[in-house]
Amino acid sequence: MNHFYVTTPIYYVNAEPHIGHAYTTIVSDVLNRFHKLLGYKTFFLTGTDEHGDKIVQAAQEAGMDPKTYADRISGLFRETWPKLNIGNDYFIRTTDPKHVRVVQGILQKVRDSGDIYFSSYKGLYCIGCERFYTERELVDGKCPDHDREPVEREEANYFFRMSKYQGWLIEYIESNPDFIRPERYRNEVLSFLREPLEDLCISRPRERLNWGIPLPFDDRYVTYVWFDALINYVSAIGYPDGPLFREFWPSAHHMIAKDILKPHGIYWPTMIRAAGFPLFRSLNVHGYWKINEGKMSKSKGSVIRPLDLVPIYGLDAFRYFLLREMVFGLDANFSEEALIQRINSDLANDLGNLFSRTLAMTSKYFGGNVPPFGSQPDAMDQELMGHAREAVQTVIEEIPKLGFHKALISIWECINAANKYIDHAGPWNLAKDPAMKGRLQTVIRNALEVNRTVAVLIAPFMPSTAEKMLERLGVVKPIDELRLNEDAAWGSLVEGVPVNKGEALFPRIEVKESGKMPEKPLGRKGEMEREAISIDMFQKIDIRVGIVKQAERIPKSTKLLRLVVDIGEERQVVAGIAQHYSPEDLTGKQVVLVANLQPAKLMGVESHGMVLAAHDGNVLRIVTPEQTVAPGAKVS
RNA sequence: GGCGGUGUAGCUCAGUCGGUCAGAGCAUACGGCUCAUAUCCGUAGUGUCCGGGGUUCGAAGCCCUGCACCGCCA
Repeated sequence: MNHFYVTTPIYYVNAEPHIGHAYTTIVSDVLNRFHKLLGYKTFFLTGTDEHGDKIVQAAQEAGMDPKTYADRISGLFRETWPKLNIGNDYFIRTTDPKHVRVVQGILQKVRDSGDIYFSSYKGLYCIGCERFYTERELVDGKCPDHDREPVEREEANYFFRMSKYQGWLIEYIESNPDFIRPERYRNEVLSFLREPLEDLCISRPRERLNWGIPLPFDDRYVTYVWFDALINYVSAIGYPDGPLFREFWPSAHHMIAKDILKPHGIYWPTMIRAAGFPLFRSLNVHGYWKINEGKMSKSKGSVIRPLDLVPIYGLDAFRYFLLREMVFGLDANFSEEALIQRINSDLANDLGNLFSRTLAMTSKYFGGNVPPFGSQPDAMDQELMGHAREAVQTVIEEIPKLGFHKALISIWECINAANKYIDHAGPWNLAKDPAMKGRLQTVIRNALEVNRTVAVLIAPFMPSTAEKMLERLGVVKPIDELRLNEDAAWGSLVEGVPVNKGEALFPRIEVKESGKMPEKPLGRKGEMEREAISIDMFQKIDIRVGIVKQAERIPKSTKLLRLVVDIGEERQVVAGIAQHYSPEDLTGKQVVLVANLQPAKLMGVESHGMVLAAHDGNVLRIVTPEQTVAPGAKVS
């Protein structure tokens, strides 16, 4: 049996999940589901990367210890994937004891073989970057990324003899064109390798960083985050001798975004080589999503995060958009307008309407049961089957080459052909002539068949739509058991089985004419324009009563207080009320809090909510319940 | 500073070895159908293929150069 192992990067827990994470993970999910459809035995891994300086810093700013902080953000990722219908088999964390043991095992092995050595050096170090800089790399004496002055630091550390493997790596990449793809990134790695490769510093002294995996041969040091993180791809599946490792590692495919090309294209292969096990099969690199803030999000007055659109427009529409719009490897644009455009034209008009009209006619002419083929296929029928075969073929060819958009284009060519077929065959005319009953049966049956083929083909991209379509077509197979060669084949529907039209698959999204939107004069003051909102919109705001547990001034800020509020759980909140309330006034007081506001950082302190207060000229008064209620009580 | 990429219809982009390659989808206009989510089908446009040179019988494609944007490296 063929195997397929796909990984996303393990996401660094210093930021919440965003569209970039979502894309990498969805693309991996599509590959995983596609290979299942081909009958492969698959394994799909994702997870979180939790060690390092930046996590310690982020945790401090949030007022937590690193583990608690990592638990929280890791939890956010873990909760996000089911919402995107991600079928990962495992979720690894670099704080898992099993992972820690594997990292230490590999370190020891590479140390024993002589590829890790101890050395001391002096340099300029930027805390933000967790790295040393040479003088010429600095801009005005400051770190180019963080705009702050690096500190001079002398350090003894352990180094991985990466340079030793440079020649080997160049040769491997050159003789394996599919190892790093698309080609532009392969070229990028090769061009980087034209310069001498330096050894990689793989340790950090404990006195400066304690949040990491201790070196097995020197516990004064912890492991550099990349050396730790990359190993997740094998620790998760039981390296060195677990059955999953033996079974799946030879078919490993890594999916990443272009920002982490170097660690994956250079560090990781050389680490594997030094540790003495075989390389993964391919490294697949995609581009960035550029967020275009169109009219819609601007007019609503707030920045819309793409993931917030998922519950509004539907998950499958979102998944379709991401895969249809981005050419794998290149950057792409994301906008709400473009998403709506795709939904209305591709999903509602083309696919949704095809499905709808097919089932409506099945119901109207055959009482809702799958008719038999009532006549020999003619040229028109043959042509339609040809389009379906073509789509199946293209999907099979393109998905392994990462041509997701091409696969979708070919499926949509088939959908368009099906709409044309129905128009040309004109079932509504055939139905008027009893002599044409056989032909009518064939036409409707063919229309049903093509819908089924399409449903199977879109299953990796839009699993729940595929499921819905198949169920309504009377196909009883669970989606994970579908097989392309059987279930996409023409004629596999069962005669006489009842079908069920159901609701529209993708309702059209009506957009207000942008010209009709009142132009808001920008930059004028004193506007009291207030848009009416629906009860639904109001109910999205989670307002809670809480009790202030702690309050303190934020250093160097005149307005801000840091509060810890108990709303059933403890929340750190930053409130701009220091000019009106002193910390002592507040502790023990009940306040009203918007609990589901996006977290924000104010003066370096993270705020998870907003305390409500009334302003009246120069007076500011916090809002409080008229009598004491339980912390966490909902306000509505 | 070095290396590389991109610049094609209003928008998003295809264009394999230089020879019907000036294209697709969306948007627009007109026509047809009525089973369907006012959907579908058909027809019609519009382009200094970033600017300027050059090679060639012939260039969007090759070479040189300029501009714009982007990436990697230093």
